[in-house]
Amino acid sequence: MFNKILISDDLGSINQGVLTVLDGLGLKNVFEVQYCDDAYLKIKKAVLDDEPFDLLITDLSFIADHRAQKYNSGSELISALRVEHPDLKIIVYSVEDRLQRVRLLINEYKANAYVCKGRRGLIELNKAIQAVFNNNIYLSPQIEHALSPKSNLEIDDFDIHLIELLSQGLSQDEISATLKKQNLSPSSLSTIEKRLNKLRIQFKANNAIHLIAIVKDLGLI
Amino acid sequence: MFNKILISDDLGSINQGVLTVLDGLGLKNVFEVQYCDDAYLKIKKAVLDDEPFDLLITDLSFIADHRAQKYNSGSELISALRVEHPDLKIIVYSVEDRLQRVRLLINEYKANAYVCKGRRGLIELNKAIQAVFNNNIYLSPQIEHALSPKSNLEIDDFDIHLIELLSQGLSQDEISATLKKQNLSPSSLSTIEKRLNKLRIQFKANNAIHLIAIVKDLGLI
DNA sequence: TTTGTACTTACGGATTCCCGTAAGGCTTTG
DNA sequence: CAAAGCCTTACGGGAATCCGTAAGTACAAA
Repeated sequence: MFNKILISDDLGSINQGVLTVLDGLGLKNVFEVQYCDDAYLKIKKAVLDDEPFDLLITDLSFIADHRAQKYNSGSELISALRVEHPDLKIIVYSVEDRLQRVRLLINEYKANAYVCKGRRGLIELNKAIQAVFNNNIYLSPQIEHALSPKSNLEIDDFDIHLIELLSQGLSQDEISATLKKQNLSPSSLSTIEKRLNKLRIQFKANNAIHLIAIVKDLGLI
Repeated sequence: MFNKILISDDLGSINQGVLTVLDGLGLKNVFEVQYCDDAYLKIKKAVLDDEPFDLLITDLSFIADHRAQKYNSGSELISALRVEHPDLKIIVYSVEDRLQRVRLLINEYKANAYVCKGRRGLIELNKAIQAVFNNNIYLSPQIEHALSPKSNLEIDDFDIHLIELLSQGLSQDEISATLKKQNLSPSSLSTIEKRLNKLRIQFKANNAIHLIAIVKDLGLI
């Protein structure tokens, strides 16, 4: 298991919960900081001392105070660390649950896990630690689908509505007019084109006809 | 039931079978002719005598012989009669089973029934007489679907193949290329367009997308 | 406040589809 | 045999689509 762990979170009380989880996993060599800059420096120094951290658990948002910081958010910290320490495992532990944020951190910044703070946050953090130790990526269930476009969950009601109108034989122009009449937004022809194009890509459809055939087969409509 | 019936068929032997059926239905006042002109004249005269026929059972093709005729086929006879005697019930009794012919006679010439001569022809004729008497239209089972475009039966394997290729996301151009590669005929872009257009009309689809949605719902593909 | 990011909207072109017209081939009808 | 009807194929114009670019807007982050 991990033998040197750093926790970065500006709220001491939450840190306490994380410490409990780590303790439950038998992890003893745990340090904590409340500023991103401190985390960065501590990690750098540990490398120089030849006693590097092998896991970082960090929040994303840090409330600014009197101390001027180089890194103001967990995102910046991760971004900087990832370049210099590709082997360091990083678990994001945040209340933020927007898919787009998750995608950015996992795909771009190469975080190893994303756990949402919540009622079951600590339980999920426990799973995340074990998964990351086994070189897997872990995501909280509520944002699990963030990465897989093959999942239906990224398709919202508007997409379904669009597809239904399309399957009823309406042209994109007519769909636009229909939406305008119903005071639904967005309604421009341009956006409709874009959304349908996105759906075509997601479902690997060659054209609108193919798209309808696929979603019919999937039972989406 | 009908009280005055005329049978028009150039083959006396077949007439005999029809007479048997009518006899079985308890219909006695039956006359027969072997030329269309005779049928026409007999019907006109009966009207003048104030003893009109109320049912005509006629073949379509009459072999030409030495007698010059004004009406050379059952179709012409029916066409002429229908204008002048809208109340006369007409049952077509023919070996011809082409759907197009059926449609023409029923829809345009307003025949009341179309029975195909065949192994079960007389049985069907029996049903036809009763149906027509009840002001219904009767069609032999094998041509029953001639009128309803909603029926699947007029759609052949080629149509299905076309629709399947279309639903797989191929453009009409690509479908053409595919068929050519498989040495299937027809394969020209033009014909593919025409066939798909025909299908769109049959299924009352606004466009190709709508068509696919409809045939998917019908379970054709 | 400024910046950044995502979303909506607009526009231009290349392609595809839709639809009518028409010519040539093949079979059926008269 | 000639005429008529149906099918296949070809061509062209107008509509709808696909696709990239870009400007305007709204909202959150720095």
